[in-house]
Amino acid sequence: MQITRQADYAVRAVLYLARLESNQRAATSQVAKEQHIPPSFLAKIISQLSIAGLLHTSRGARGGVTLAREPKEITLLEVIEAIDGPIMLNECVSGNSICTFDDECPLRPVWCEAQEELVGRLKTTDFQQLLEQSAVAA
Amino acid sequence: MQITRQADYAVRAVLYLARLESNQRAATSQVAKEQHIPPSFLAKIISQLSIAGLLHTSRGARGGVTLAREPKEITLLEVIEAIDGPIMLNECVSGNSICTFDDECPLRPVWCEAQEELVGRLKTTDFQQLLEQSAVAA
DNA sequence: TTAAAATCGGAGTAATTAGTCATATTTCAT
DNA sequence: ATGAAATATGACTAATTACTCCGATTTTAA
Repeated sequence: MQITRQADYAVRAVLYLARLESNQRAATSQVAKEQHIPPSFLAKIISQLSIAGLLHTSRGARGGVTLAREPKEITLLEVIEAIDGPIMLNECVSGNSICTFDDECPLRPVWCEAQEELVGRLKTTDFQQLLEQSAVAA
Repeated sequence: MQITRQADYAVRAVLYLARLESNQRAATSQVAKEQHIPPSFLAKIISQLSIAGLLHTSRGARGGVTLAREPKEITLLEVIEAIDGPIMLNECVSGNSICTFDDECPLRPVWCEAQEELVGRLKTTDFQQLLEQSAVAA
């Protein structure tokens, strides 16, 4: 019952990029160093985020990574699901559930409601908000 | 971001036992069959629940498993945490977090709040309530 | 042109999760 | 007593997660 380390790293990497002024580039190695993420692992994660359309990458010297959109237009949920796939607190929450007790099972509603709450929370949290939180804290 | 299959099986096994009249015994194999859980896997799970004090087991012919308490006195959270350990949506939520950005990091509060909501929900759901839900649905 | 800086991609390792299997042990019923 | 019914336990396998490593490719700048 935990998001994967990968998803956590992804979120922190995006937050790091969001903090840069005017969408500057950063090298993966730089992000990795400052966020204490294993560099070769982060490389793969960034690759996935790029495929998902959340980041732009450019190769070669002076290359690096930038956000593909404004921080305000990127939600926590998007980043997490780009890495971990759809959030599903329990198998039975999915449409094509294996559970054969669907109708009578009192557990499914519990999981569905808990999941909706969590997903809703992550969906309504964008990186602009997170930036503002940091500003307040500092 | 999913409870383990083990925890799901544990919850369903406890629910099954709660449904029996006047705290009757059931053999692990019977629970496994009716709940479609791999029997040898369930045996281990039940053993853990017994160690955690949620179930009583008795060996030998006519042995089996019973609830150690009234359904009303067993919460979803207890069963899940007996198997999976404490729920922690992200590493940084734990007290002794590895994250070195504690103060300035705007992510921690998000995870902490989401976790509290989820844990609160599971803690206030007991098996008596789940029984009543089934009754209504049926 | 060439060296350095960067991403890209695939193969390999270690730990956890999910599940199987075989065997030992306990208990009941005859 | 003894056989059948049950849990207890430990060793094993397969899949997923969390990484590491290395070589290939692209791009910039001197």
